[in-house]
Amino acid sequence: MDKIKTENTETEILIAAKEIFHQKGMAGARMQEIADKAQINKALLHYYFRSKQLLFEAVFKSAFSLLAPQLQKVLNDDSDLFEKIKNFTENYISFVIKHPYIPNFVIQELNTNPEFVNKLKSETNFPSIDKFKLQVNDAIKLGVIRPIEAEQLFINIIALNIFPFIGEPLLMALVNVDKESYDRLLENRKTEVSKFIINSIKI
Amino acid sequence: MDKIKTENTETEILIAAKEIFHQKGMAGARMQEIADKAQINKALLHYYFRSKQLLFEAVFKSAFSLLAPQLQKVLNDDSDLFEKIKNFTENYISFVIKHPYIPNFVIQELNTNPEFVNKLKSETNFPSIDKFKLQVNDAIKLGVIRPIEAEQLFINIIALNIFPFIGEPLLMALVNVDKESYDRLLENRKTEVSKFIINSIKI
DNA sequence: GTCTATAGCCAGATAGAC
DNA sequence: GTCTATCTGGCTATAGAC
Repeated sequence: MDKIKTENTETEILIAAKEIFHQKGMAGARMQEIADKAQINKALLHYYFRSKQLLFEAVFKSAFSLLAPQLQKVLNDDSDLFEKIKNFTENYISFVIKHPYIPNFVIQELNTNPEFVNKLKSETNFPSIDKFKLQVNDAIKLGVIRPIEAEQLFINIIALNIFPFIGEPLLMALVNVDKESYDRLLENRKTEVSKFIINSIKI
Repeated sequence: MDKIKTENTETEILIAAKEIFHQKGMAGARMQEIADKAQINKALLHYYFRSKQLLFEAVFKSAFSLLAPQLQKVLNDDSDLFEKIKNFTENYISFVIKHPYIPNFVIQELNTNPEFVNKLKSETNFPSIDKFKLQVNDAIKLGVIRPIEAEQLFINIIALNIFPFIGEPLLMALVNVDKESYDRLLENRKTEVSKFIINSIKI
């Protein structure tokens, strides 16, 4: 059956491409390496995706479509603010332990190619901060949390959760621990980060 | 005078190379582009630095030697813990506003090449966390701050300060503001971040 | 759909004149 | 020290057989 064979090959290519692009980025990746990893030849890559650029975009969109729902959880979930921070922190860290290269990949490629954001905004379900803003401002009015700009709080939540993965090699060296101990630190952050945030804003 | 001319050219090359490498990374940078920016030809790049790799390493070490003293300020400064957090936050954000590409560059290249850390540890004055750890543990014993692992606190401080610059394109899109407003947010973080941290740990 | 072979280009590096 | 010209290798992409 041709159909099945096609789908398999295409999937194999995407799996291999993800791995290489996530590790080396657009500029550092080689089509040959992707072909080797997918156990096919270079010509097939072009047969299925036409160019390196298009293959890259497929991988990028796929990575972003995994990351976006994670961010949605802070921004558009209905739960109470403290619950939300707790859940997000725990879920997000589990998510990244499972897909370690995604956040760095997305952020890195957006840095070299900031116009890509526009494509994402129009073509994907791009998260919006509006609801989170209302929620934070309500909590401030109700005297549940100290005054803080919703944007700053959001940046803080994201920073505390994402950065330890992006900065891993640097942080590991600075904190002076091996990979195993660092992983234990990250595991602890599933609860430590939300405590840290809530301690800071709770009245 | 040959000597002076040499030093000028070498400096020009380094300035140009920094700009290109910081923006595009090792894999994305082109020797031709560096030569153009330095207003010389490719051959001279090789005359002074022998290879792209060596030129890159010169740029990388120079970037790290600017970043390291900033980190030293959290780790090895003699001031009181709260003062230290305040000063670091304010200084660090000013530093990055001045050298916007450095943290991302260092972190990114360490990610693609984690063994580089060893070179840095042996060849540069690499910051150590030991003193900071003692200071945090003392503050906990004295009842000045809530119990927290020094490593986690350190990671939090670095994350809150560095990430907003590394994740700028993504955060700008999520927070849904233009560059000008985002810069205002960053400027406010000079004081907001230390308040956020101190609120969280202070008893 | 999948392969081998190769076109065509571009990048890093060097030779050699000045 | 600085330049032009060129080598050499590697990379994306395509042609064409099966």
